[in-house]
Amino acid sequence: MSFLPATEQLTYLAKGAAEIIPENGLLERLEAARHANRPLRVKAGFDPTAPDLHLGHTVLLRKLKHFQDLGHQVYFLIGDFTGRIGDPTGRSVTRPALTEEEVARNAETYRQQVFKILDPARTKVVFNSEWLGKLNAADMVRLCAKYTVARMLERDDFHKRFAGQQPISIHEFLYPLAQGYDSVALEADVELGGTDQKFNLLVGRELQREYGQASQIVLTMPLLEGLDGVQKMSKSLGNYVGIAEPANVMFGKLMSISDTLMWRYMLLLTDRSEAEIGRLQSEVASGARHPMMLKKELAEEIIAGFHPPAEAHAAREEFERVFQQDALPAELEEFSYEAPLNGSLRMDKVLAELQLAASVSEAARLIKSGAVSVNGERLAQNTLTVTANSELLLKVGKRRFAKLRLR
RNA sequence: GGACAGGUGGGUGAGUGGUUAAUACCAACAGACUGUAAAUCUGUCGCCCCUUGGGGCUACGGAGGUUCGAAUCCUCCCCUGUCCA
Repeated sequence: MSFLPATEQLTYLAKGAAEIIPENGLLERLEAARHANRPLRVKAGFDPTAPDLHLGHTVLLRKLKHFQDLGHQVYFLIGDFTGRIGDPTGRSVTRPALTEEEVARNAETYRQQVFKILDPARTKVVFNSEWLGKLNAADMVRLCAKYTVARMLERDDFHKRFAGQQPISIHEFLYPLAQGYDSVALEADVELGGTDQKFNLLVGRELQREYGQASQIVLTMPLLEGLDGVQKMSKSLGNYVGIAEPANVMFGKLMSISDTLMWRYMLLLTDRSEAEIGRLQSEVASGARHPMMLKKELAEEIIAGFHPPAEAHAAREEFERVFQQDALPAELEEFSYEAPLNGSLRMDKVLAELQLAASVSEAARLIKSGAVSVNGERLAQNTLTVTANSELLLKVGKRRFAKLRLR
C-alpha cells in the first residue's frame, strides 16, 4: 500500500495533540516509514481496571483511529501485568491487585467497546503479561538497574508524595519501568497517552535506547475535562459520559456542559477540523448562531458514534420535549402501590422505596425544599391524601420521574 | 531496633473532657434565574421513627479502660511519615 506524504499525515495526526516528543520526530519517523513502505507500530496502553469506557478514553482512541486511517498498525495493549502492580497514577494510593478472572472479563469488555471506534483489521490486542510474565528475578533486576531513584522521583506524582511525606511503595517504581519495557517488547515506533502519562512514555524512550532500539515517538493527548469543566473526566468523580450509556442519558449530560467546554469537546471528540471550529466560534460570538443549537448538534453527533443515528436523534427530541417544553418523558417507570386504608400516604417513604431518593431522610429533605411534585403540583407536605384506583405522576428534581398506580 | 509526628464525615481539613452529627472550604443535591446551560444567589447535605415539632440510633484507624460525661485522657494493637541505627 502507499502512504500519504508525511507532512499531510502529520497535520491530521497533530490535531488536538498536546505534545509530540521530540518535536519533529514524528515527521521524520513518518517519512522513514513511508520510504520503507511499512506502517508505523503505534502503541497505547490501557488499564485493565476500568473497562467501562467514557468519552475521556475516546480522545485517545480517536487518535489511534487517525493513525489507522493513514494505514498504520495499532497495538492496543491491555496492561494486565502492570494492572496487577497497581498504577500509581492519580490517586496516591496503592491499588489492590486484580485476579486473573477479573482481568479477562475486563479485557473482553474492552474489545466490545473499543471497536466502536477502532478498525479491527488494523488493531492488535496484546497483553503485557505475555512478556512481562516471563521475566525472571535476574531480568527484573537488570531492568531496574537501567533507571535511578532520583530520575524516578522526577515524576510529578512521586515528587509530590515524597515532598508531602505520603507513602510510596517500592513496587510503584516498577510500573513505569514495566510500561517502558512494553515498548521494547513491541518495538513501538510511537506511543500515545494522556498528558498524565508523559513520564511513563518517556521512560519507554530511555529503555528502548538502553536495549538498542530507536526511541519511540511520544504523542500525548490532553485529558478531557469532565462535565464540570474543571477536573478530568473520570468515573470516580462522577463527571463522565459513558459510551455504553443510553442515548438519552448521554444527551442530557452533554447538554449540561458549559459553552466554553463545548469547544473543547468539539475539538477532541469530533472529526471537525480546527478551521471549522474556529469559524463556528466566531459565528457564536457575533450572535449569528445560538450556542444551544450548536450544543445540541454536537451532542447528537457525539452520540451517533456509539448509537444508531436514529437513536441519537430521538434522544434530542426527547430532551426538547421533557426539558424545553416541560412535558413528560416518553417512557415512564411505573410502580404499583397499595393505597393505604386511611387514604393518607407518607411520601418520603414512598420516594425512598421507589428509589427516587437515596433514603427516607433525603426524601423528606427534598420534599421540604420543594423539589417534589405530584401531578404537576408542588408537594408542600410529607403526607398526601389519595384514593384507590388512581394514578400519581411523581417528579423529583428536574429529571427523576415515575408513575405510581394506586390499587 | 530506637526517638518523634500523625490517622476526623465523599475530598481537603478545624476541633484536645461537657452548647451541637461535630468549624470551614470543595464536591453533591434542591430552589430561584436561564438555553435542564455556565456563572450567580439561597437552602440542604449520617440513618431511622412519630403528621408540624420532636424522638431514637450510629459516627472521629481498631479493641479495651478512666469518667456522671471522650473525637478529645490512659493501655494495647493496626497503618503512615520524619530522623537515628
